[in-house]
Amino acid sequence: MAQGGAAMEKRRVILDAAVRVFARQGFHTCRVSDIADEAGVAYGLVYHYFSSKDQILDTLFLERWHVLLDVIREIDAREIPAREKLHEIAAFIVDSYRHDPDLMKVIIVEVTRAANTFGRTHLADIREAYDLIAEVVRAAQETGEFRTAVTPEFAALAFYGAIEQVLTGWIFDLLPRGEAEYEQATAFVVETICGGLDAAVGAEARRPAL
Amino acid sequence: MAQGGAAMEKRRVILDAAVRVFARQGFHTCRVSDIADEAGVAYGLVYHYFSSKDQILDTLFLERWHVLLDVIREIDAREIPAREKLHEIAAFIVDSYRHDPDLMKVIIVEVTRAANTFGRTHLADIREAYDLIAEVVRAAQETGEFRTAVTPEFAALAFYGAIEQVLTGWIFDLLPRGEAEYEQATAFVVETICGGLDAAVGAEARRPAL
DNA sequence: CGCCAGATTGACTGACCAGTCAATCCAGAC
DNA sequence: GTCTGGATTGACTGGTCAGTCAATCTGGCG
Repeated sequence: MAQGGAAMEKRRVILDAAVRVFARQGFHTCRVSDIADEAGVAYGLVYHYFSSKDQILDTLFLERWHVLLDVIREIDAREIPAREKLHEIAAFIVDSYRHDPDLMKVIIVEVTRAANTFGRTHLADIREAYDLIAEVVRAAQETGEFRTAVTPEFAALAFYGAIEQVLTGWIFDLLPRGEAEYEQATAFVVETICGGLDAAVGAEARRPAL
Repeated sequence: MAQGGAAMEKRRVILDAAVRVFARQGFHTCRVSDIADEAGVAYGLVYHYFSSKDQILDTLFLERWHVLLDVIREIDAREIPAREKLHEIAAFIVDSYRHDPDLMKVIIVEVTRAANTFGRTHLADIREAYDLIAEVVRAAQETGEFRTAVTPEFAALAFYGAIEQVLTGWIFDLLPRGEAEYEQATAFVVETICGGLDAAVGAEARRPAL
């Protein structure tokens, strides 16, 4: 029943169970015993592999977030238009949700959107993602692909915020889920941020009155 | 003593204290005694005015959120371009943060971004805000002011998500705060969502006359 | 004054739960 | 076969805290 990697496999089992429990009940309202039960493992074993309940969430967040950061760096290095880079980044995040909705829910709800608790702890990592996206925008502004009406930092926040809000829409059941919806969402976020809502023709009629 | 006089004042004192404590420590990690201490009031008095810790947060969220919804409805009713409507809505949310950062922090961190706990409870109210913004976009698409490349629902999510992300930037100390920054943030969010990042042909015409 | 009702107090309780630990299991080494 | 060390177990502890409640205060009123 047990082979060389049995120990690490159990660790994985606990992590995967924790994802399900955190997604279902939330980090603060679940008990460590819930995780142990979900994993089909004794309570104490959780503390054999992790030093605290917090550390389980930290582990889940970090192992996924670093993948995201690496992917963004890799995409940024490609020789493609900035708009396409943003599309690839959006697609990766949406794919992450498609592939493991529970994990993305936990990361977003319990970490990136939780300013008081884990958000504080992982501030530097979260910021790194904004900075990388801002760098994509800045480079595109230098080549003239993007206009300079907005600072790269704001553009990055708006872009990331729009994606996260869409994921939140799925998490909250405010948006329908499905293959078509995932594709559409990716395209729409990029289209909104890059193309804007304004109609190109008749622009003079929309001059602000204030 | 007039019913609603000093009694209601104490209730307010407790609510205001709760805002400060929730903002500082977070809803889950603070104690009811912290709120009582902050308010300069005995522990038991909190339960004279509120039936539970949860109810305090519910009250704080609802009284502010309903103001937001009313303001959006009022703005939508005005006879101004959609782009200006979005600007007014963004400005109101940013002003809410400027006027009471702690309250907005609590509302965003503990309610609108907390899918598992209070977000669930107030789902209908939160959704109402998206729906109202989507309606602004839909109407503008009908008159041709906005193009129809993106559905109103997605545009609303992207717009609201971008604003909330900027507020989160302030909450996390990722963005500098100040009068100039507040004005700029409002303009940039609207510019990003309406104008887009692309330096497309004819972009000059699409840029607003500021 | 004496009475009432609502405001106010803070000690107390009952439940909950993260983390500990001593005991037990088990697989491979020799 | 037995030794060893990590894997595994789950009962237990210690502390925390939401919510209760009986006592006390206060101010209006007849």
